[in-house]
Amino acid sequence: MANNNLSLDTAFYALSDPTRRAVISRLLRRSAPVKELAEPFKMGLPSFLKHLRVLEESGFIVTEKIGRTRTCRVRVERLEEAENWLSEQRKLWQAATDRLAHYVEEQMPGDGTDD
Amino acid sequence: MANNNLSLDTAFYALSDPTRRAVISRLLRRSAPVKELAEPFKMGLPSFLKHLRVLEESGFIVTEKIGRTRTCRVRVERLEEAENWLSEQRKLWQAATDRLAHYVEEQMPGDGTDD
DNA sequence: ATTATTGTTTGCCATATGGTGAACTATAGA
DNA sequence: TCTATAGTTCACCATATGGCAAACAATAAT
Repeated sequence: MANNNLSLDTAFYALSDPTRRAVISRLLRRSAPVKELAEPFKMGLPSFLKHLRVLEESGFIVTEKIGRTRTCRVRVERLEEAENWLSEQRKLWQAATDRLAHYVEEQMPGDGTDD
Repeated sequence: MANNNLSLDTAFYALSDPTRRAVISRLLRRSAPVKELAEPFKMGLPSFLKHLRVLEESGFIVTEKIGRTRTCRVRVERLEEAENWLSEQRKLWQAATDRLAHYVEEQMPGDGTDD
């Protein structure tokens, strides 16, 4: 229903950072606590937490704190939403391309090798 | 070969803005000059040009100036690159899901309806 | 030759982003 | 209880972003 656009804004924005993409990749293989997730990166925990929050607010991950560790897991649906926008755009383009092909075919039945 | 990561950074970043996504959508139907592209938006031309530059530098559009008008067209390859990253991630996830399914199946041959 | 149109450049501004270190909380372990 | 661990919060900073108005091309159009 609601503001799907906003959701796309935050989704693509979240994906625009290599740290955040790496976290998603990592979590797709297996859920993990914050510290383990943060290890591969040379930034401090507070910075890393900001990235996690971006991922969570954009809906890419969900977290749950048990005891003193917070476990993160990915929400694949969000990946699919972003993917869907892109594939829909491609459909638009394909439709336009088909129209163009039709047009070209009608205009020049002989040869189309011109640039 | 080269820095595909940087390219993903800029690609997703470019897609994170509604104005820029709208421009891409528009251009997928038909190429257009700057002024025509800018019309639907209430911002000034200079601001709009910044968006166009982001789109051009991220490889989503190509522009050519003829006379006093600059025509913009979309580069679909870039859309596909972004889409590919997402679909590859989904493959990772699917592989992990399959492994989990295997595991569950081996552990409980009776019923798998548990969460 | 004027004038209108189309785009571009230049400063400027408020806010967001991504990082830091340091202090703090809360749980687990010895 | 004391201490180490895992995460969180806070104040701060430099830079990037996205908008603006205004001045400036450069090319049509009259």
